[in-house]
Amino acid sequence: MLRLSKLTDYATVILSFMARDKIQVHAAIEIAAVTGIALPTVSKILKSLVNANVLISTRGAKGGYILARKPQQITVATIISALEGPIALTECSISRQGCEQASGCDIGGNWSLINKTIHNALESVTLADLIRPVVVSEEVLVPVSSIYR
Amino acid sequence: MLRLSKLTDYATVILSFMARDKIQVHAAIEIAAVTGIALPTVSKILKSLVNANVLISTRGAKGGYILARKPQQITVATIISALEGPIALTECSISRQGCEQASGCDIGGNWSLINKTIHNALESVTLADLIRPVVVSEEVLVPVSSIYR
DNA sequence: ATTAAATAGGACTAGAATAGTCCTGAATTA
DNA sequence: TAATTCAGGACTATTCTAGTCCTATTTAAT
Repeated sequence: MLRLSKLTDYATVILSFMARDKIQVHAAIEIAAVTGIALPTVSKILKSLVNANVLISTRGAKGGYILARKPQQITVATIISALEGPIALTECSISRQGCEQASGCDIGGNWSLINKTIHNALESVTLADLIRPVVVSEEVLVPVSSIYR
Repeated sequence: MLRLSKLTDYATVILSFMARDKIQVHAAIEIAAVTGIALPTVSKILKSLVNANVLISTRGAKGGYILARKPQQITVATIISALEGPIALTECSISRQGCEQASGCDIGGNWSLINKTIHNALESVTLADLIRPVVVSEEVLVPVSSIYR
């Protein structure tokens, strides 16, 4: 099902809370309480987000986490890759090494186009968009086919 | 890394071979030999593709598999969902039940927009595109941001 | 200084999902 | 009737994910 890990899902929930809330600094334990996610898990996620420069941490009493950038500048692609590594659908899109599909596989290049497309889609949606109230317009279409034809 | 399963990857390799080859009917054992994928695994994949109406099978001696439609009419989205079920990034995009992120999660609607976008991207690329020689144009951009702004 | 609050980093475990195999049955051709 | 080939499902082993926990480090307050 082209799955995103649970942790990434949690991350968007956590970041949405942080972006919505007026208060700047949030301790891990506070975030755990608000979101209902267990503290150790929250900590783990927050650490990953710090490493990806999405959050800035402060240690010690009164410490905690704040957004490193404005919500408009934090993309969904960034969030995903913070928790799951590079966004790619297939192994060989990341590195060609180890792909031993000797004879059959000539489609690497095409996969990488699809990957770029999806990456770009995720890159164009930000945290600010995620916390925006949804106004659904059903007929939004993105013609990726133009890449090929 | 927003991963696609290995089996799905194999499926594209198998289908690419079948689409490229002039001969219509291919037995599982033959496909295994050409692609270098183990026979039981190939069989498993082919069965899934038959169930998804991507392939048609014929039993008995001289039996085998053929494409159910023209390569132009088989989308990447179809191939992926044949092997992995519905394309969605998060659980709650498939069903809202069981999402107990009581307080924190107000972003379901927005995720579903992203899902639609990606689904649409995958829907617009066909098997025919996959077997086409790649002509890379680096600056292809798909403005999903227009969905929100 | 000392204590309490908070993150950093990494090791570890249990459970779930995936990949892969195998077996038995059914259909078709020669 | 025998050989070939797919159908369906059970099964196993390995990998991955989610989640927990421990120790060290940093900072603020008293």
